[in-house]
Amino acid sequence: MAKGPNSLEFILLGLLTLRPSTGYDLKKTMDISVRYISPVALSQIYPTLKRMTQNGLVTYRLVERRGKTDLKIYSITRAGQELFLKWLAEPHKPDPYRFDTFTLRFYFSSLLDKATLLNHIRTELAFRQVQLDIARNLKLNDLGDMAPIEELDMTRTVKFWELYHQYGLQFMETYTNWLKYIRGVVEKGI
Amino acid sequence: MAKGPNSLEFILLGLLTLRPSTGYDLKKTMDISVRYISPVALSQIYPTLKRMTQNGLVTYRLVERRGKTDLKIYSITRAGQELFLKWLAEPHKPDPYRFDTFTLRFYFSSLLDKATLLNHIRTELAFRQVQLDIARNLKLNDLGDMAPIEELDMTRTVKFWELYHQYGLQFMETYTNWLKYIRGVVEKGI
DNA sequence: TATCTCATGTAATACGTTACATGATTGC
DNA sequence: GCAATCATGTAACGTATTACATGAGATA
Repeated sequence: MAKGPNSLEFILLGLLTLRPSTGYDLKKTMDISVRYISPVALSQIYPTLKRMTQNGLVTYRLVERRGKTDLKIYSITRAGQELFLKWLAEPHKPDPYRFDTFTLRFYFSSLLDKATLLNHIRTELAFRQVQLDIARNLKLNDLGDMAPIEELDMTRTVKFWELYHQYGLQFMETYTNWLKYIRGVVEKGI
Repeated sequence: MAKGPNSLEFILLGLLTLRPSTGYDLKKTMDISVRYISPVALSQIYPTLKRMTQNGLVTYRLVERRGKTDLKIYSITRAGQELFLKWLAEPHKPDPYRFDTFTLRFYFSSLLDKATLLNHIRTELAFRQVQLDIARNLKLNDLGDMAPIEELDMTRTVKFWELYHQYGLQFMETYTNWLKYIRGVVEKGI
């Protein structure tokens, strides 16, 4: 998703595929689902929807309410729909530094056929397994060899770094295990 | 770390506490340690070091080399050192959306006394346990109740959301388990 | 000969957060 | 009466990424 729409636009298109909503509603939905860990700000949603409207990916209709602010009910356009489904299906390119390019796609994968989805999962899994191997073989001790300032106990410092490194490894392991799990689920037919 | 220096400045100060280095070296060190999963760009390091120099947190001395670009060997100033140690020790405030405000601090915690460090770990752990409970009780089915467009199989869609949700939960579990683990290690004496 | 590593940076752009601004309704 | 929720947004700022620019020495 390097070029063109960013991940928020992707989420918005995905959610608007399911049902028309206001910006406010979209945020609420995200808060309890896709973005429940890291909520998005409304002040980011509104300009994004505006830009997407200008780009013809979404439209809205105004609903007047006595005394209150008008509602803007957004829905996805045919162009937006096509773009979204194209992204969903297009060959997956794992991003070394981020998992969410995959997980986000997976989130909306009920719109995808089984074969394409399995390809995505396998591509991502293969990549993460290689990455995990590399991380496992990272020699932290090399760092301990660097000359530090005199007063410092470098052996002890490196112990902290190792614990930190374990944290990173455990994350990657958790992720690859989850990938294997969903691969199984999808293979059996979801 | 909302105000003042951001996490990159924090890392830079931490690494420069250990030994003077060039911007290039700092990147290399980060690549195989603190930032091995998500490398930082050199084009971000150089301006950051420049800004930190202006703010009196670091200084550099030039080392000329025949034909090649001059080296800028950065080291931390007394002011930078004080600021860094103050941050390390100051009461930990968990950030709901990011783990790295804690993990980064932990990375440099060999410079911290046991009692303060244990406080940090316990604060973070308590917070994450509450957060994990909330996430576990999130009712995804509520989402399934929303009226989708007609053609959509909402039951199937929700299954994907549940799998996605499991991914988030597993991350949080892995993290809290790691926190318990390091708490044990630190309690026993590292 | 060509690519990689070393070593420095700037400029433009994209992305995200915080603060600010407004105002009605609902629940405690 | 006060806070939270609903509902819209703008402006300023901070952070991060990508592209651009330069050039030597080492390695394949």
